[in-house]
Amino acid sequence: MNIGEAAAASGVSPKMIRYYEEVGLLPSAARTASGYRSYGESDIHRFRFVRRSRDFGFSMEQIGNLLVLWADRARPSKEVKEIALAHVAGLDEKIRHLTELRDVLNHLAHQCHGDNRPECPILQDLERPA
Amino acid sequence: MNIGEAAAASGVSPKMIRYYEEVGLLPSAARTASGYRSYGESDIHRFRFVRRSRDFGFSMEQIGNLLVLWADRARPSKEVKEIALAHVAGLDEKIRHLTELRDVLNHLAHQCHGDNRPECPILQDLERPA
DNA sequence: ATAAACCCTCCCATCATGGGAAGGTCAAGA
DNA sequence: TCTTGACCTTCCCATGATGGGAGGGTTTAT
Repeated sequence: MNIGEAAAASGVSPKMIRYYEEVGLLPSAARTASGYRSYGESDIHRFRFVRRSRDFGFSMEQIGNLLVLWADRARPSKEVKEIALAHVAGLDEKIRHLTELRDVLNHLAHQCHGDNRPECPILQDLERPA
Repeated sequence: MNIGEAAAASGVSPKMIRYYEEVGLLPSAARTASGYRSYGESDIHRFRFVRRSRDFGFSMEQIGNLLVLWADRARPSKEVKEIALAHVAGLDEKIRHLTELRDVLNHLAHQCHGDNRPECPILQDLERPA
């Protein structure tokens, strides 16, 4: 299978497949005589795994670790769970931070008349020292 | 005031002050005879405005627009409010997305035994086609 | 045989930030 | 006055994940 077909079948773009190979997240692809990368079903499977992991927001480093566990039939599920829960904690932190920003900004915005007058509590807040 | 002092006073690093100047977010700084950038109180004030806007997560483009309004004593607060609410909407969207990811992943993680056995619903989910 | 649609590698751009090199300037102390 | 260290300047490079595109080779279908 060509890289284009593999991309269509897995949802990972050719550009990204090459990139993942280059940085060592994926093994070097087999090549045809003319130098084209050639993939099989198990490669597609792996690409899909990476794609879905990215969709979940895992970093490439975490995905690397997940791929190793995925390939290891004797993996302890404990290790997978650890990675997942670490990512959940990271997401929690981001959500908490963004929510705080949103709430403060939303509060300020609702205090602003939003008409043609220049007075604006949003600008007043922004010029405050941090 | 030197760039280092201005940085310390405003919370914006020298690197970022130069960068903001380079990309046009901030006006070109006055220079001493020997070429050092020289700043006054109003510059510090402006840097703080940018710093706090960044802390709120505004993009540089949004900050550019905010700076124009900030400098305009006749601005309609309506325009400021619009920018702020657009950013709030963006934050809402991000929060919604991250929360969904977190919830799905958290659910999967809690279904995983997390012991020495290899069975793992997290890995099972990750290998699913998107 | 030719044209379209692939593929290859290599370089550049993003966005906001930091690191660091090579070289000039300023201030404080001996 | 000289030296030293802490500044400053510009320029280049790196991040993380992704896309765009150029220049050139290959495959496939008409």
